[in-house]
Amino acid sequence: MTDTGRRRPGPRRALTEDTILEAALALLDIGGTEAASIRRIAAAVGVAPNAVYTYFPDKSAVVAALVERLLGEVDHSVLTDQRRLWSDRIEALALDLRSRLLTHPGAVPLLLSGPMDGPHALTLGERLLDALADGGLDPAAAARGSYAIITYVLGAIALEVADVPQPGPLAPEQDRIAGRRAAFAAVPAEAFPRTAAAADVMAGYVGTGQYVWGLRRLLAGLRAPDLD
Amino acid sequence: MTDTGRRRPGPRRALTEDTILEAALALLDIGGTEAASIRRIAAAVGVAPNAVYTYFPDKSAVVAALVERLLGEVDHSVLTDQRRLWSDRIEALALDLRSRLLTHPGAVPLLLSGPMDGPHALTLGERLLDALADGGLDPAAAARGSYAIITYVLGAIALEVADVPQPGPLAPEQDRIAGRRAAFAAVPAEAFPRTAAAADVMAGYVGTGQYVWGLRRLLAGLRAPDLD
DNA sequence: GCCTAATGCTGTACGGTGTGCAGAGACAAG
DNA sequence: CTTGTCTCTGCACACCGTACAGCATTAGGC
Repeated sequence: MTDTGRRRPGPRRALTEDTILEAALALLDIGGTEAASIRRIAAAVGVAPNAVYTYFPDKSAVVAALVERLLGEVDHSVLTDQRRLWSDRIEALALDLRSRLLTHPGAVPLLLSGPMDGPHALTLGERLLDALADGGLDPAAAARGSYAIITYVLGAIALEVADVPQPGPLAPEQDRIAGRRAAFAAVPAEAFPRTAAAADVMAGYVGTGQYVWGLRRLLAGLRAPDLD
Repeated sequence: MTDTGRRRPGPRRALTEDTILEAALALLDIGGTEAASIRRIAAAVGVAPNAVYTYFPDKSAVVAALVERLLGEVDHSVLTDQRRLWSDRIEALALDLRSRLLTHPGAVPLLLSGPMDGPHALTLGERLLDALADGGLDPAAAARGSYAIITYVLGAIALEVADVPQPGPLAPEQDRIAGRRAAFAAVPAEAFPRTAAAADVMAGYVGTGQYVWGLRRLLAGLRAPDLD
């Protein structure tokens, strides 16, 4: 037990780590990665820029804490809900994670900017192993499978976010898909016949349908008898 | 035909777009994303910072051109090599792409910072559709499958690069895995029993083995009879 | 109560970033 | 040669992360 009751000398802190992270996330949502500068965060919470360094050693620590915070918001309890099929649980978590991250598109590049080795990431991984063990996979296959799932999920979300160049909240899925469909109309059918023919499907790459389609295929592959 | 023989008035250009991109890539390799600044690139090729704006409208255009250039280096001819099984072709391309990108780890975040809709990206996608069509997938399934593959491949590469915090060339695979194994030793087995038990496998997440394992599982899922 | 030591925050400063603007020089077309 | 266009430079601006010194606040020991 750390004696949290016993305060150290010095003036009271005007802020909390959480206050700073909330301000950072808000700026991130509005203006994307580059809007979440230390100076802007400090201004948002009403302190001088360098006051932030009282709470975090440097900017990368702020980013890491923010990532951890976001991963902590994910409800991983679905992964161990024994009433549901293991693959359904994984699908539910994947959908939850996607919708959460897509409401903070500016934070997605930050997720992929560091190791994601915090406690929340660790528990999420552990729960994923639980679900895959329930699926009958041996420990090694469960581990490899869990990383394949994480890879797919984060890759899909990252690509989806990257498809929208300007910062700020993501447009509704249908609008984004419609925009892509319009862009695909410019693809020359002579040079790219298959692409031109599949343009409608490809416009939908950044949608929920494609997301779960690919995930289910991957899960089907994990279920397959060993091909190692 | 643009009359390239007929020069426009004004002094000869001291550089080429390619010269700039090469310098940018070299800086990226040494110092990561933040080392590839316009000012450093300009200094590397021996001009004033704003001379770069003669060749590219802004920094994002430099990045986009660099990404296109990297994608163009990938040898996509393997994807249409009729002597090989379609899934082997895809695996070969995936390995080629990974090894190329891992030699330029600093460029990987740039790949995921924009839409990847250039001509080289388009041809790569078209050739991927070719291979999947050879696998007997109907056009829609081939399209969805191709994006699932791209998602997995880029996700894996991005996570692999993100696992190494400091910039510069990537350490050999075994070294990185060994470092992760050492880090996993600190995971408390009481709180994370499955993680602790599978630590060795999880240390190998950032290796070729895991990469192809997951890819093969995904391909197996794509081969599976329709579960739509 | 005072004194001391520790702490939080501010002001200022430094070196870096992308990039806009004005001007100087080089070159082709007439 | 003149004219018009293009390339590159110098300078400037606003912004970035963050280091340093100093001031004000507070808890604990007396």
